Amino acid sequence: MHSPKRMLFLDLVLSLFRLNGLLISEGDDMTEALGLTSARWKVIGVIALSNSGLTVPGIARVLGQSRQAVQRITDVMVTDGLLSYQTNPKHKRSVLVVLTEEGKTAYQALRDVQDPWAIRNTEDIPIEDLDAGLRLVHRLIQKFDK
Amino acid sequence: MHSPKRMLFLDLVLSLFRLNGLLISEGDDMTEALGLTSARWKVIGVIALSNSGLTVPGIARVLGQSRQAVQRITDVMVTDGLLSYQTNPKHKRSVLVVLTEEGKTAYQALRDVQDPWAIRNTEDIPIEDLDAGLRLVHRLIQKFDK
DNA sequence: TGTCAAATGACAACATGCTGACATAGGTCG
DNA sequence: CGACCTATGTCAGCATGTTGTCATTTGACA
Repeated sequence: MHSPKRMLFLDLVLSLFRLNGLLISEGDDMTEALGLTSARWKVIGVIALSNSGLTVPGIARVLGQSRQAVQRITDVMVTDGLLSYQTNPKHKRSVLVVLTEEGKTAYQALRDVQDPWAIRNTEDIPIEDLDAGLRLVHRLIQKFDK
Repeated sequence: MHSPKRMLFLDLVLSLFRLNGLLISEGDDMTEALGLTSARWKVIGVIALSNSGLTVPGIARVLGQSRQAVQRITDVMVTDGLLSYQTNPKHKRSVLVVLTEEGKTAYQALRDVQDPWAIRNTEDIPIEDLDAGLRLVHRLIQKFDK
């Protein structure tokens, strides 16, 4: 009836919801002084990891969000000077989103607070545990991502 | 510089964001026919697990959300007949939120789709992996939950 | 008992996300 | 070339979440 595996899994799912909220809260606190929010450093991070810029729907696919949600964020960030739109040789309408100098500075500042935070919070966790957890998460993502 | 542990952790965090979105999407698809949404089955689940009802701030604490967000959801769910407010002998203003008969029916229907889903998605995952993952998640929650 | 900090309800403003709908651009195939 | 499907931009409406503010209730403590 109440198989331990099922209970474990449901507990895991509920705990993941909780952890997700806590992580966003951590990130917001950490980047508050930089004028960033969770929605923004996610976008900055994705663009920084790409070499030649990404289109809005491309960013949305990486983040697993709707293109409309990403579009709104990038529009505001362009207004704020963190991003700029660049003509896309591959597509007449779908421009490339790139980091401005200000955006690159923000990314560096993000790294400067994020790295110590990551190190600080993994001090007492064996790397094998992190690796196993990551593999489980990837396995679940693959299962649910169609 | 780029310690493997730090990279592992940041990868884990980004993957958790992605997984969180996928899980909510899964849940929404699963409960669509029941007229529920992720915000609602989270609340129903929390109340169902408590014996004598919970206050709105109590639900918020369990879910790790603001009491205002929970208050709005419960207000709508009371209007829709899933929940009802009950006088709280312990507190003059802070009422208890309980499931109505309709709410209990909804919870049962939720269980009826959630259980097979949980079993289906853990078939090929060893219970030890789930357990280890859950322990890691709990460890991180404890670290970030002040 | 009286006082005061914490908890709660209520309301407002706002950020972030979703879906739907429609027009246009790109790409495939007869 | 023309027809058609897909991808994209754009706008709208809505759900969900946050923070801030203020009044009221609780509860702890001098």
